[in-house]
Amino acid sequence: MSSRPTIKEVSKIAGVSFKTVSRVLNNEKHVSEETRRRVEEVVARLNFRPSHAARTLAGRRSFQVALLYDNPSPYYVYHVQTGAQQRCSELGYRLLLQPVDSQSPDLVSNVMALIDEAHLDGVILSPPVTEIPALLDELDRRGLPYVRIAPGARKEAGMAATIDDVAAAREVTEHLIGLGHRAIGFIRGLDSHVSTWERLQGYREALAAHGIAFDEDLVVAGENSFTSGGEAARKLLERRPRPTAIFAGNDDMAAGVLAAAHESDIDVPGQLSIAGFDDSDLAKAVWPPLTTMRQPVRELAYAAADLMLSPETGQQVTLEHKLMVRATTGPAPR
Amino acid sequence: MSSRPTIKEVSKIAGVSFKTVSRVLNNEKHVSEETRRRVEEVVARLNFRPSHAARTLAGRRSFQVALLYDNPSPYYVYHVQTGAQQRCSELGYRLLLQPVDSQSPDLVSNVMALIDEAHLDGVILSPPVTEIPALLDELDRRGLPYVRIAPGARKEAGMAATIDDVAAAREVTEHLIGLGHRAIGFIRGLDSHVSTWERLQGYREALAAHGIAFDEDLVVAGENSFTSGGEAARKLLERRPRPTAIFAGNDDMAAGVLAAAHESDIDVPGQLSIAGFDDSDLAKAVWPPLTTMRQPVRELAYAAADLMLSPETGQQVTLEHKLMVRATTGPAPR
DNA sequence: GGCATATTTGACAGCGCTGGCACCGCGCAA
DNA sequence: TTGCGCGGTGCCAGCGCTGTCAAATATGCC
Repeated sequence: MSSRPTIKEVSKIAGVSFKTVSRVLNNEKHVSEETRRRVEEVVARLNFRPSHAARTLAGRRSFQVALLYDNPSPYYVYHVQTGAQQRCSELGYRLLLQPVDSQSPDLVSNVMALIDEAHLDGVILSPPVTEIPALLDELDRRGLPYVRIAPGARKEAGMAATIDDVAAAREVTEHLIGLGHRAIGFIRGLDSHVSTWERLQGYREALAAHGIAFDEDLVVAGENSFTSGGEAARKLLERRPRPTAIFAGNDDMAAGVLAAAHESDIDVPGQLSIAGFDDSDLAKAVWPPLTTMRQPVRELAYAAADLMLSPETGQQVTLEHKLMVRATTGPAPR
Repeated sequence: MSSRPTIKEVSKIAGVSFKTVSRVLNNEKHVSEETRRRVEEVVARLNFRPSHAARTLAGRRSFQVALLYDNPSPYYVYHVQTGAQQRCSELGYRLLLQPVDSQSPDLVSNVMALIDEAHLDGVILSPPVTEIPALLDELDRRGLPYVRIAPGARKEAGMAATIDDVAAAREVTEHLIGLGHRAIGFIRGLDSHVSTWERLQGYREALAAHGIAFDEDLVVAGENSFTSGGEAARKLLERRPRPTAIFAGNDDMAAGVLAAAHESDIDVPGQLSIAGFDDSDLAKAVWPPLTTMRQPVRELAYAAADLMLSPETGQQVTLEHKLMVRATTGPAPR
């Protein structure tokens, strides 16, 4: 058993008190350069790793934060995780990845249990966990720091990293308008996601700005899934005159639209242009590759972690979106 | 501040020693039913949550295990996480989700650091972290329990949850042969994944079993990505006579093949059949929906966690794969 | 040189639990 | 009756660190 040298052994070998070793490990000041070097050398040689549990128990901070998510999209979850984890580990924090059930009545108490058990220093909320007032209130009440990624409600309050969904959706729509499309279908996402309504608003603003009347019949509800995208598309494609373009609220639904078009032998983009939203991995894996709005999920999560953990950074950050024009959009027919 | 009732307050209110409360929390025997009930009632009322850090520090177990992964596929990672996390939380363990860099020379020491810092009770390895001899050796040396998900090397040793990759690939190939295909291209995955070679072997066995000569020119290397699948497909489609079917080592590459076929106006499955492997989310999002071999990733991870944490379960488990016949495979042309 | 102030170090308590052991009281065999 | 086993309980040490405070030493300034 080579295992677990303790801080006391280190201090004995280095010839200092174990409190001094603790100072070195925590990068505190008031340690002479020489002592620091000596201790670090011993630490490295013995391969000493301080017990996280002991630090947590003894100190006031645990260096642990949790990322809460409840999102069915592997793509989204993966990138949120990656971004947050990177910033946390850069700053010496451990990130607990916690899937939760945002519909559950026990959500708040489950999260509080986690906070207590793990002595969390803060939490990162990703949509749709960002939209649960009871949770936000309880977090505020306990004074626990938290950041939200792309929050819909209470935007102004607290720390958050966002994109401008309205502007992004406006740009997508304007791209379509610029290609000559006038009858543009829109497939909404889940009602419970605030972004759904913001994207719809962006779509309407673009129409209005270009003098195109808003037609309620061209807006269909979807559920953010591939299947629901296909169903919504079939409804839209029955309309006469048929829309020449469809803007879906996310890429999964856009892929569904694309499949529906293939099924009906409608040429994309010759007879129908399709645009998505997210720029998920899917966008490049379908054929033709999907025109979509890139949402920097990884970077949002990175920025969120940064906001919460490095005090200098401000309270809010808005990141840039970017239209990825690929091959599913083209000039409107005739 | 309502926060953090401690075990002492609970014991005071319940009128027992705090050691007895600890016994109740840990479900130890030698506590009378009545006492247990009383304590549980107080625990619930105060909303008491034992400090994980303190338990870890005082006891010999931390009730923490880690899942190590280094896989570029969001789909795979998501499902591995979900399966492992579910079983862990059912059994009262916390699961740390740890991305690692399996190429890094520091991998072993990084993992050992994690083990020491977090006092891990065990680790779950997913491919390709399963294939690093130095890591397995060090784990063995320290006597730390670990399970592997779909290991390639040293299959017999230790705990593992697997599928039979050879048989699965054989079945895919036989499906194609059954449809009349004789010239079947095969796109290999990454050289470093053992499953790559097992799938190739299954492909060869099926050919042999049906008296079809193995043609080396029909096997092309890919890199498990969409792009590499497209490139490999273009090579295969140059061959004369052109293969009438392509079996790709995973779904991403199969999607690449499909895109390449669309690009060249090759009808799928009329002129070319395509099969993948994994049944990832992608398989249903492309058009036409992909015929593929379903690999129960979630269930594998669930079983792996179970093997490690519930002692009754054995050492090894093999789960069933299942061919998902969808729309990219059809009868061989003429 | 003397005194105030800053830097560097150590002693010690205690974070909230678990493990080990002693203890109490009871029933049952001897 | 004594003795023993055993279910039920409490006492205490101590896990490996951090926070606090005080002591020792160095530095600056008139």
